[in-house]
Amino acid sequence: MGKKKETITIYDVAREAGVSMATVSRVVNGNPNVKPATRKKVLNVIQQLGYRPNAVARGLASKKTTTVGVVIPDISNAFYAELTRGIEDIATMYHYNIILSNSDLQKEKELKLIETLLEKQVDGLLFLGGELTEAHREILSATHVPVVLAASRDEKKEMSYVTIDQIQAAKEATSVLIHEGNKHVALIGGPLTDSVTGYPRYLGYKEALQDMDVPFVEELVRLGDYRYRSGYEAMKELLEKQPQITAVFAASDEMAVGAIHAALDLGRKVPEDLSVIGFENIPLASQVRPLLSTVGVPMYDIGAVAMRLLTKYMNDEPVETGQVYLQYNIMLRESTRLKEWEEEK
Amino acid sequence: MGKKKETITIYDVAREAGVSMATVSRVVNGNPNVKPATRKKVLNVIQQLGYRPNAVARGLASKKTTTVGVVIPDISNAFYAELTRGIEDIATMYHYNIILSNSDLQKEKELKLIETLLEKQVDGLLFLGGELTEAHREILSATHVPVVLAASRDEKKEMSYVTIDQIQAAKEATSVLIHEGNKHVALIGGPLTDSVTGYPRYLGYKEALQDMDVPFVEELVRLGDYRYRSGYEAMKELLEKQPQITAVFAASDEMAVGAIHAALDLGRKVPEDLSVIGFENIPLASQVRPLLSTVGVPMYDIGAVAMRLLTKYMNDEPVETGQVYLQYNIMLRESTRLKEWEEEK
DNA sequence: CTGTTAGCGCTTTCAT
DNA sequence: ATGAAAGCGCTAACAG
Repeated sequence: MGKKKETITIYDVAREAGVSMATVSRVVNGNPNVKPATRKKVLNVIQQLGYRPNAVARGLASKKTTTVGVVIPDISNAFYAELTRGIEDIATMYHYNIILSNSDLQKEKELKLIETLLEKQVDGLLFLGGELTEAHREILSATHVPVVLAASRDEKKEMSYVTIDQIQAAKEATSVLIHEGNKHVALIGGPLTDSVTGYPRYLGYKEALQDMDVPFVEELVRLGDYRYRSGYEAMKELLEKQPQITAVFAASDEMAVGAIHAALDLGRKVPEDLSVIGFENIPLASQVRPLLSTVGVPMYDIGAVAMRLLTKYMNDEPVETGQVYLQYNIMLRESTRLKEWEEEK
Repeated sequence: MGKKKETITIYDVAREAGVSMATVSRVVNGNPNVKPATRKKVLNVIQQLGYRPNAVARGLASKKTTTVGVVIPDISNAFYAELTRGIEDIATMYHYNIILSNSDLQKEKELKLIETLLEKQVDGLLFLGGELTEAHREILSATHVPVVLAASRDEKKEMSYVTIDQIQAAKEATSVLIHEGNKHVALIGGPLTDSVTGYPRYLGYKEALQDMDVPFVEELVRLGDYRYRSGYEAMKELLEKQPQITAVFAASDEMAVGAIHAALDLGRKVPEDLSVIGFENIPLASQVRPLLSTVGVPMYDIGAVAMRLLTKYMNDEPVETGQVYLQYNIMLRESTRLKEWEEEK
């Protein structure tokens, strides 16, 4: 039995069903302008022939691919993985597929990925992570493809984004520590060059101290890379050189947990001798002992909302505002002494 | 300044450069059969006009999309996230993009995703997770698109896959516990209906007991869903009803850590009173205290090797074998007493 | 080394 | 309600 043809097309279906390609196209796309009887006949032939629409051809003809590009720093990072889940769920809901690519936060790579995604004619673009360089703005604003940033913001407010108020969140987290009565609150932050996460959380920390008349001490600040190891090292150094500290705000859960373990290794009790609060609320936070107090960031929702916003742009639906701030949530568990917290203002 | 045209095509470049479309196509695709001078001229025009190749059109004409579909259970799961990273890195290396979709291990959803991916004309398919139903085999074997399974296997050996020897790995993990002298070794397994992970690890556990003449006791087996919570619950119940146990093999790191915490809560010391070994070696394993001993699964490599294998199929390169088993690695840390382990045979 | 000419499989007016 | 025909933007023979 020699197979007739490799691929069976809309034309084959049309011929076999005794109708035109246009009609087949209509039934495939659910166009109501088809007589029920005809529709049924066509559907039958499609079934028989095992016809599968070619989305690439459709994309070329219709100029819509129903796929969106997602540029993400690192999918193996729990924070971004959860965010991506939110994106994908909503994408599926609206019948979009996502092309995912890791940028490792490298500007050149990001640019290249965006370029490739655009060549692939994605209907929209979700950009997560780092800040935008001029080159980013250029390429992004030159295209007509809608873009929304997730877990990031655009100081120039030229782009749409969905995120949380990093400064305010960091400020509250630090306030918790001060409210517990700690006079020497350390910070294990992210790189200050990271304007999306590192710097704002540093700012929030400082603002909290200032607001509550606690002197800011340069030596109580250590910077890591958000990873467990760096939190561990930072805490160790802090405890050796600044033994007076009784609390620490870490800019990520991983660093917070690393810090706790360093403290434990040096004989400190958490939270009795040292209060620790993290940031993100990734699963790890509730899978360690003591349970980590942290700033709950709605990762899934950020992804979901960003994707939803993108679908609106793609469908030319009206959008109230392109800059959305989601609510974060101070979660007091076992690594801090305070057990209740009034949302600020 | 009114913009001339929405999209500038290869034709525009050709006209502007005074050559034919074919020539432009050649320089865009790096075809060597172009006189340097011509190439330069064309490149210039491309630059000037800001021409961006349309990958969809190219895909339709060439019947290659340079994108592969990836069906994954859940990207927010650390194990799969890491695996996906391996896939994506290699994909990028070979200039492929990946369309990622979550299946949540639901058969119907998997089928639908595969169908969609095929419509989108992916050049290859990576399928992770569950086992294959007849429907899966049907659709998969009907297409000419190469498929490789990752972190899964095909009992019928009809498909290509890359994974580890689950039974052997589970057997070794259990052996470690027995070698420590434990007489009552419990198992916190995955669903026995899960033929890819749950059942084989259960088998390995049983085989180890049998090989070392330790009686298999039904009551020492509890099943969870691989998540932290279920490990915690299982351990709690185990300790209450079977207080004689001094060791437990958990089929996932999350369950293992949950188990440790349950033990701690019930006043047991790990590993002094209770040895615990997990499976996977996700980051969590080295971010908790005590550090978790576990079966190290080369997640990244499984993804990378699977993707590499797929590229070979896509390029019609010869492939030695489509069934590859990667090495796992018993990692003894702090949740077990034994500190050295000779690789079996 | 370069140009011509068919399509790739489908959507989309425009008629009818 | 249905068909005819013109592309969508590019690749791939085939000539020369």
